[in-house]
Amino acid sequence: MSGTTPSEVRPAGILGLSTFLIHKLGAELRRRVAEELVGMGLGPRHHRALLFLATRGPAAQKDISLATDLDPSNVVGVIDDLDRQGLVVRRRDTTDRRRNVIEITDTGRVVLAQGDEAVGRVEEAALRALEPAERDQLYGFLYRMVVSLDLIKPAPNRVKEG
Amino acid sequence: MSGTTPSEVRPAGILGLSTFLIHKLGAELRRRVAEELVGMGLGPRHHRALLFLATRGPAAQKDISLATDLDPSNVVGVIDDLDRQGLVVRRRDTTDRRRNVIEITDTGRVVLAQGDEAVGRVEEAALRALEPAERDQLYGFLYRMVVSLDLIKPAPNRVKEG
DNA sequence: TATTGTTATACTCTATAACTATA
DNA sequence: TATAGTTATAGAGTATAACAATA
Repeated sequence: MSGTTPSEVRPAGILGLSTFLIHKLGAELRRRVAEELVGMGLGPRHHRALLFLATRGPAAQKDISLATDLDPSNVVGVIDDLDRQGLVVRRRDTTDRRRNVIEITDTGRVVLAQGDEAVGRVEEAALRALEPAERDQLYGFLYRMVVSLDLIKPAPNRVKEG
Repeated sequence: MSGTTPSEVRPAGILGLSTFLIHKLGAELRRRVAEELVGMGLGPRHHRALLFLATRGPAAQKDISLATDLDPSNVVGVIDDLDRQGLVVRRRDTTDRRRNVIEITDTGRVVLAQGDEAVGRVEEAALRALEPAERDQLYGFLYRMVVSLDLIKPAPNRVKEG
């Protein structure tokens, strides 16, 4: 039960691959998140876009693409949907008229809060088997993996002074 | 740098969700595995099926479905492909003629070995950021999560006496 | 020339429903 | 009645290429 026992024995075959477990977890989590969000007219990708916009402020579609792991060609439709529901506003950047500036609305923030709760429930269910310290460890491992695979830039700007 | 520091600070927003990191990792790993396997005429699902058959021995399509996270309707095509390439043989179960018995061939084992190497390279790349002990910890966390979400039965039969 | 957004399109993976042949 | 496999189909999610407007 303790973390110091080296007796973590992996089953032979497919279940012994971390890759497979991540695949399986990813698929199940996506399924559950989608199920939780469907009631509020959102898909997982809409929630990701809203969350990004709420955290980072107004952003170009290119930025959304990079941050949310969405192809630029697919960002179009996601923002279309959110725009149609009044959850974001899309306007041309006055200084660079190639760009759209996307901004979350007050309604968008309300819906996002509901979405966050829904996603939080899924995350809580997924992490239920782990103690709080282990959850942080897991997050740290995942974060380092994602960084080492060059999937995100090493660190956001938030720095806590000394 | 050590594992005892509690200063694992999570960024606000989408990057703070383990759910998102798992999604991102899952997508990237699937992409890389697919890329590695394409040269040998396999997809990730074909590799999973072959690996399962090599580990468990001859099995019904239903078993493959349960073990590899494939819908039964999709197992059909995957086994079709493998059969066509001579990597498995499909024959009717003599005692229950509803069932197919799928068995990996010698050629299948050769191709599987190549596939395992390819997947191993991806797994190695993904885990490069973690020390060996941490890799085992990560695997343990993932395994417990998968079990707690009821995605697999708690333990295979391999038990080490004493 | 390069970049942002857009459109059309296609491919993979996943999921559902209806059917067949067996049990 | 229930189960194993099959077929057809539909829906996400993802990815590519070509284009218009703008830089």
